[in-house]
Amino acid sequence: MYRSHTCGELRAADKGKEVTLAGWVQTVRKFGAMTFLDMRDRYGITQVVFSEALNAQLDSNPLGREYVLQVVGTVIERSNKNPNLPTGDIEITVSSFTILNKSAVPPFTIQDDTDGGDDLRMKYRYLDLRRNAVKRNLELRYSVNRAARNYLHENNFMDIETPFLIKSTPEGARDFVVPSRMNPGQFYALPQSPQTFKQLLMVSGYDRYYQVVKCFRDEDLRADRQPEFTQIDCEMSFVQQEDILNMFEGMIKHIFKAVKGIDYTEAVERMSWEQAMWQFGNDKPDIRFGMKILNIKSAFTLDGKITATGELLKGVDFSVFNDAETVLAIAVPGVAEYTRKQVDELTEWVKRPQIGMKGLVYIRYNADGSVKSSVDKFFTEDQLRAIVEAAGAQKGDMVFVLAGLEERTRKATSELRLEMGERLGLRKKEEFKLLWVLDFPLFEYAEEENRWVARHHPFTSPKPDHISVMINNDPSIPNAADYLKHPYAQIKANAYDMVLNGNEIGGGSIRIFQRELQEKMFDALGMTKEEALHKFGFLLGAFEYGAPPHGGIAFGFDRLCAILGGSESIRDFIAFPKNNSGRDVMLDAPASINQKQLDELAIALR
RNA sequence: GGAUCGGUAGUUCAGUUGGUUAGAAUGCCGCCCUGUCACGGCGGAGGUCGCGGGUUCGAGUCCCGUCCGGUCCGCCA
Repeated sequence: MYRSHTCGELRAADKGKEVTLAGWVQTVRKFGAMTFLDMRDRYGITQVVFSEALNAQLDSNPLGREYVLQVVGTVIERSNKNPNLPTGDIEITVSSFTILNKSAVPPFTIQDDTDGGDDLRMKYRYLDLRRNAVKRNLELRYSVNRAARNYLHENNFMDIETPFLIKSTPEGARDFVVPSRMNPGQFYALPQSPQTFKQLLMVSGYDRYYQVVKCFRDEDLRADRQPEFTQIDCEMSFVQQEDILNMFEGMIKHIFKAVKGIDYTEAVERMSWEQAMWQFGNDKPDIRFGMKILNIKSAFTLDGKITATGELLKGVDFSVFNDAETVLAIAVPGVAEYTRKQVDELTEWVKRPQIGMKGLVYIRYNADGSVKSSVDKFFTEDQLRAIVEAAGAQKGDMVFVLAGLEERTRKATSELRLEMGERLGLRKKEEFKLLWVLDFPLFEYAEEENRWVARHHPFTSPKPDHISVMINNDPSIPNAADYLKHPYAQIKANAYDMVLNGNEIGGGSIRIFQRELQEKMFDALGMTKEEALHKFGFLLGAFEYGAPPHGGIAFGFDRLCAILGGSESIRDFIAFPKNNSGRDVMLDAPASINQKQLDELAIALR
């Protein structure tokens, strides 16, 4: 027996017990003739005390940090208790000890506030994982996983595994590919999601499926994006959008309760995609705070209508606004007193290449009700006041105005809004606000290829009212400049995203389940009949044998964990993550393979 | 593919206008210490300033290139 108890469980009530503990040496504090030592394992830290009698043995067997140690001793109540430690009321007086294994001096300290940088911690991830901070994240991940599985199980969902070696069907993200030795010159692809398999499972009658499953995408990384990541992938039959929204609103609330103890009782807010773009400039708005965007002048359409009339610019002769495709404003609360320096700094901020604005117009709505702006030359005070009021500003607020090309300006305004929300402390980590974004466009126009691409994926169904628009219109785009006027641009999808604090945590759709409509979809995406059959013949075939109406959703598990854990980076919640360039710095992967392997795979390198 | 920040002791960082022997903290090693728990005290070791080239009397510092890492845009749901 290596241990009778863990290093986290002994309390004052265990006083007098003979115990055996095993764990790692956290710190050694030699204090004259006696030595205190903190022993650590997954469950906690317990102090053990070596009395003078053991000094000779300690001298011949010196203990260092991270040594693996076994001690036998008696639990006693401490004379000096440590209130910072759950086991702080007791300690173990050691009668004998065994060094189970030595340790080299670790390259960084195994503590909550480690001195190790990210790179080093990743290289020695197995040491990093010993740290409490990382351990807590993995524990949180496991509890989210458990909560999701429990909920889904209670609701009759069945976990079914789907294959990882599948066929590449380039559409959307790049595939990771795996060469096949037995089929020279041919490649499997790793799934970007189990999409088609879960749909086939619906055809097979497994009407509630789920999987906590790895997905793979060969695209560039970010703090919240890894090449392999985990989804909670779900699909249901005989459902409409409302059924899915209710079921998974339930799941996320269950997770909140189980993981964070939060009773999220109110209904999750809902917003159309157009409204999100219109008011927040973003399809995943953070609704923990206001600062809604005022469209002073815009080519953006809301439900097919241009709603910003440009009324606020009537009679204004300011070329920056007059020549701009879009003029957008936000009222930032309580910053009318910003100094010139602060405003200049913000101006530089929006001029950064990543934001790409030419400048920033400000209008101060001073506490005394007066209005002062950087464009006083071009506006009367009444004109400015009209803008300020339309933007919803109160006295003491400052209105910022951005102008330029539609897409860039909307994006920049959204970024500025988020940045100001951040600076003003309106994005609190422990406040959670969910949102359903609905009614996405079914198609997006791909400029480079002059064709439609599926905004979500090609299995998403149009809104029932829009099916006829899709079937009765030719997808070809004769005039690229006017693509917005094409009937396809107005088709809305039966698709939905769940947004948490400005992050997309899940997305899904009601699927197409009839062969004819699915074929029309492939046609709309510019696929020939032959291509469609070659890539997705199995699915089209399946739809001929009684495919039920179905739909589903997939949650980004890593990202959800990161947000619940209050972190920006999903790497902290993955045991063995990849770095920024998709490398595993611990394994030093990817790596070359030898010539024999290449030959077997019939691959020649350039 | 692009932008941007960084790379100095085992580690995290400082290093002024280009100027003598490159510092601090922590970790490590040694000695002292019977109630510590961020123990304390004294002493010590530890550096190819990422790499290559250039400017200069002189480069950690300036310039060019390159490699590595972080963040972002493009890309990606």
